[in-house]
Amino acid sequence: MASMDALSESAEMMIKNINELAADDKRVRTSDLAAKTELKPATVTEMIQRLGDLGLVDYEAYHGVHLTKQGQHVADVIEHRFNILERFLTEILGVEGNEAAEVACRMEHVLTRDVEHKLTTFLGIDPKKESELFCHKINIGEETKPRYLPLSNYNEGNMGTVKLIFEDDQLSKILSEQGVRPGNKLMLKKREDNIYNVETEEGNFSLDRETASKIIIQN
Amino acid sequence: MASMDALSESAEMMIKNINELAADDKRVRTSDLAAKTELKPATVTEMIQRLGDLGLVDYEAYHGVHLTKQGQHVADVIEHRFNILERFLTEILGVEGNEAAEVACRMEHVLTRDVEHKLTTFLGIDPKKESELFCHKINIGEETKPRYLPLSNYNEGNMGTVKLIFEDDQLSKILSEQGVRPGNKLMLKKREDNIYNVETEEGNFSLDRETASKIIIQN
DNA sequence: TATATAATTTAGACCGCCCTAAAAAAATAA
DNA sequence: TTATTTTTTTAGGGCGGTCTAAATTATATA
Repeated sequence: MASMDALSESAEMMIKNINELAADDKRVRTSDLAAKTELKPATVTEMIQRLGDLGLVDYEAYHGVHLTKQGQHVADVIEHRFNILERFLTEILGVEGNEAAEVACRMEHVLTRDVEHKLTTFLGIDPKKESELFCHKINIGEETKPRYLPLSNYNEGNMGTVKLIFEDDQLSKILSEQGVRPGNKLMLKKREDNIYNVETEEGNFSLDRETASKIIIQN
Repeated sequence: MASMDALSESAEMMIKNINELAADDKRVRTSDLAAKTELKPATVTEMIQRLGDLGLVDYEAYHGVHLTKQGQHVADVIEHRFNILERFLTEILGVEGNEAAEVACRMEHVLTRDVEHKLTTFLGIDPKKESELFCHKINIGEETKPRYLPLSNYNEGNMGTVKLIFEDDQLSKILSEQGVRPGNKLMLKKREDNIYNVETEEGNFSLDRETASKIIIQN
């Protein structure tokens, strides 16, 4: 608990991987870590020795490694940060899964507790609830997930229900005729630069972003 | 343009700092860089020699350094990433200025172009417009800034105008009596865990987050 | 201009992270 | 159980990034 920070990205990644390989509390083998991290076994050995010196893992030569309480805590924090970052990237920004995972994996090491917390709240997850959990396995997936966003933030393929169109008498009327009115479903088919191609029950049409930003949708 | 990535955080920071110190195209002195980066002059010298080898700066021993076109490009990208990250952290998540800057400064090195682009769009900035700019000085501040967020995403001190309350017959009525109705101004006075303390013309009251997430406010 | 001062670079060292090759230990097979 | 194979570790090396101390070059002052 002394440092808590100051860990390098490499060190944190090693801890993360140890955690992920640690099935039912068994010690994790060097070779498995080497395979997972794509490092050479010798490198892994060095690394886990260093982590051992830091009190983050319990290392016994030739008999693998196992996270200490401290190390487990680091792993939990990183895992959680990864999860919320990945969710933010995919659900809010619409980044493609693979890339989202990669970027989240880089960003997870530079989040502060405060930012992590605020991002969690932003995602509609109650930070309180989490800490009650074992924290180890985070509630990814369902959970409270209120997603009210302007259409302009939607990504191709997203679908949702119109909740509101900010007042603009003429515009509202036109949109309404196209099937965009509160309560109706809508899908963003294509989004290119400034053009939002939308499908509703009434058919297809296009909007600019200015307009799209005035339509609030709920997933 | 060869690598473009693969630059270490340290190297990118050095480029960023060179750029920031480069007033009217003058060469930047080692000592100034040392002061700004809080590194020793010897370290700076080594670094800029490395950057010189990479073709990112034009280095002349004893006579300072100056970004090449390639280096300038790197600097511009990083600066832009920093700006949008900082804006996201402060405007959307409500992270305090200092911390936001620090975190943005760490994150700027791990963003991909795609994520950068998507985040830019999310902030309501037209990515097309930017590239038209000299790119060097990014349009931070005004610009299109549509901020429709649920009250639950607001931070203490934020003020805005209620735009919508998602249907919930009983709730709507209650809120309306408290002054929370479309068109009315409202300020989030305090936000603690799940409790949102709101001030309207009608007075003060508290909400839980679930409810707050149903109230969409426009800044 | 000569000299003192300030800025810069070079030299040499350390650590983290990564590697290969060789040695040692453990696991498996005979 | 002994020998062979596999796993792991140790030894030693390289690079990036950082430092301090010493040498060098530029600048300012007398």
